[in-house]
Amino acid sequence: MATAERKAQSARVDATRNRERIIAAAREAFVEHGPTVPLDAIAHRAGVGNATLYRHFADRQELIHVVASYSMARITEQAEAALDEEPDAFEALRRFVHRAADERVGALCSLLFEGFDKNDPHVVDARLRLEAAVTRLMDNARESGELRPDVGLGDLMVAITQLTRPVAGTACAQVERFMHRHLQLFLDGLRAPARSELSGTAVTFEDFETT
Amino acid sequence: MATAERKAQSARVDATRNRERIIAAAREAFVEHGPTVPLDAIAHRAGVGNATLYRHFADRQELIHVVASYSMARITEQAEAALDEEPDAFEALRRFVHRAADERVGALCSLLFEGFDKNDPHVVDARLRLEAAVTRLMDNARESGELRPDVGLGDLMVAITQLTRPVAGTACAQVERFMHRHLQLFLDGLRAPARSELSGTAVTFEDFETT
Amino acid sequence: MATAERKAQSARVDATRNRERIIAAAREAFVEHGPTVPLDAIAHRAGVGNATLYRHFADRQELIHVVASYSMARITEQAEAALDEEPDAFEALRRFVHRAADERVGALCSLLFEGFDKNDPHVVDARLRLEAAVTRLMDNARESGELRPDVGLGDLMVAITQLTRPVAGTACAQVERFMHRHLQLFLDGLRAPARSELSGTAVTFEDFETT
Amino acid sequence: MATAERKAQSARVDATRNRERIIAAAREAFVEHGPTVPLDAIAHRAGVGNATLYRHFADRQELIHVVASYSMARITEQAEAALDEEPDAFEALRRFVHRAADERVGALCSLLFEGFDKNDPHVVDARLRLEAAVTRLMDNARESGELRPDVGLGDLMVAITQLTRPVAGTACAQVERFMHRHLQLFLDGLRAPARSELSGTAVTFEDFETT
DNA sequence: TATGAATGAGGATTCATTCAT
DNA sequence: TATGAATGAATCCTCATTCAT
Repeated sequence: MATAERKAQSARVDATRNRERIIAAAREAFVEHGPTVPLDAIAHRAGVGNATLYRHFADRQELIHVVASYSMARITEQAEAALDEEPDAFEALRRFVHRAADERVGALCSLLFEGFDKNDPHVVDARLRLEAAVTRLMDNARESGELRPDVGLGDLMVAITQLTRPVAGTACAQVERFMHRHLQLFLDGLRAPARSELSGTAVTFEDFETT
Repeated sequence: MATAERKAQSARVDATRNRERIIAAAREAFVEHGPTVPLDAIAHRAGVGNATLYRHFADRQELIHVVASYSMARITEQAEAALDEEPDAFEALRRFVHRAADERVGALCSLLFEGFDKNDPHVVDARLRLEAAVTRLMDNARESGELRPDVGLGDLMVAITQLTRPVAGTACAQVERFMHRHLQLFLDGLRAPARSELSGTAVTFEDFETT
Repeated sequence: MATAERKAQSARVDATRNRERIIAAAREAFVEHGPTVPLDAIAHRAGVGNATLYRHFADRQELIHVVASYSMARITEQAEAALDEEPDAFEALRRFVHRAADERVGALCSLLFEGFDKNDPHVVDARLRLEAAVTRLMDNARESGELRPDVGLGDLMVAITQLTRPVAGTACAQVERFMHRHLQLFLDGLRAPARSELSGTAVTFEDFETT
Repeated sequence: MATAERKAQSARVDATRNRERIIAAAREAFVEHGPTVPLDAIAHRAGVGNATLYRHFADRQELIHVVASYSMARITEQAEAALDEEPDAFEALRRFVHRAADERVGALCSLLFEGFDKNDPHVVDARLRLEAAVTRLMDNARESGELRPDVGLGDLMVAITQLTRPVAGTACAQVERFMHRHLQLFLDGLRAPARSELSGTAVTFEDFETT
């Protein structure tokens, strides 16, 4: 019986490894080539047959869903860690922004939104957690007087998303040279006192979500 | 014969009008649906047959090339107009940035780079003109002490590109609500005195071009 | 202009010929191999590329729809001709049954029902016409005392359908050797006076339709 | 060792049960969805893994073979029972026809023929037995003057097959409402005296087999 | 032996591009 | 020249069958 269990287990171990390889390959492929990269290419990169990919993920949607969920969870962890570990409020915000960038959230946010089931309870939960953490980061920084008051959660999230996306027509590595500089410049623009008046109104997370 | 000539003439006029319709349709379609939008869809939007599109543009590359060149020219004009008309150096820069955004340069820059023949003399010319104008805008602002000295031309161009791209999974109109706010925040971050130290080195236009 | 028109026309003539070739090929292929025959095979049999088939018919449904509609119209014509031309009531019915068989209605009825848009007005019309004609054929025969009274329209239609379907695993030609014999035996069973009592109730056209 | 033996035994018992479950599931699935139903679906319906199905049956052919053989044996039993138990000759024939229908022979005859190894000795035996029994049923009825003399064994078998097949595009249950009525009408047509002249010649079992 | 997983081949469909009128 | 139509290559996805545990 122990043998049988081990057998069952090891079959599962193999499959699990494949699953993770596929997710990793998909993540890279999505970051490099966008959300329409051929699934066969992902399968190939993962070193499995194309049908294996379909065994694990019914369709592109499902794969995107999983990859994006992973990313979102990692970002949320970064936000929570920054809250916990960083005494200075603006520094915590800054740290979160740069760490989120390292997660390639920009590249993956396209996935987060393209054909994401926004009513899936897991997704809703993940969003609420992320929203809560980043809201606290911003509230803290605003209260400490370091963050200009006329910016909202959505402003930050959109800017992170946009500034960390692969530069069009550019090899992937390239964007990493730039994005931290540009996020830093953006963060400098976020600092109080505001150096200009902004058009429109602060973008909230709802705006962001419902885009 | 006079009739034949007139016919030929009017045919040429028609052809020109078709060409421009196609370019306009392509511009809109690229902005709305990205650089992979079906060419048939562009032809349809332009109100011509698909083969007519191919008569004017050998392939997608060529169409992209032309559309992107148009855009680049318009942006260059904006930069030059800002130089000419705006006495305050930083204000000129600011004006250029927002006007470039209105040209949807972000959406179109994906085109600018995807399979662009960078050695085409016309392209080289256009680039040099754009580079010259924006360099002067930045130099002026730097000299007037309003622009932090640690940023380069490429920093600005990449940020404009990224912040004005359509937000992933978002209806096109949505991005216009955001982009001017975010560009403004970025501009605030560009102002002297610098509020932080930037990682890496200033991104030059060469970096930008060779990406 | 005459030339232009002829050109346009002849382009259309070509396309029309292709369309008809595809329909004919589809008809044969459906009869021989059933409704799941590969569309590529139909295209090949029609002597056109696979995409040409898709230009004419958006998907399998549409092709089936057209082929089945053709068939139904032909059968209806047969029913109406039998009504018009055959003085003897049962003979008219008999003639209709055998002619419908020659249309391979059995083979094609699978198509008539598999994924047929029953609410399409054209389909509704065609059905009503067919129903009306066959109802009159049966009413006439019942009134003349030649048709047993305990059978309905649906009984006849289902039996025609079933007895003219390709015999499973059989080359197509084979069924034609049998079907007229078996339809004739069935017709003999339909004659008054009834030689037995039937279970259930007469199958109406509604039963047939809503199956 | 006794334990090992018991294990082996129970393994064999399990295997036999699995085999039978698969056959039953296959029978249902074939009747409901036709001979191309995915084998995985059959395995799932049988509650076994797909590979278990392949352990028992090398491929679809073999499974079809077995299922069809089962069916044929049951029909043969029905024919023999009718011969033994029914004193009236035509009533015996009638009883056989309706019982064969209940075996869903129509649905399964598609299997009987599609890729059946007709030279397999078991198949030959089964056929000979079935042929003998039904021939006697028909001979008896012909001799008693109740069956028209111009019909052959194959006429009957084909008609049973066709009239009991699932009506195209119809839920399975539906056909059972019809088939007994239509078989009865057909049987009425078979009764002597013949009410019409049949085209062609009586279909023999050989015709049927070699189709 | 039984199983879940892996795989490749095949069919449906789309789209860039070419052809014929 | 402008056009509708034709085409083949590429992609998604399914399924029969094999493999490894």
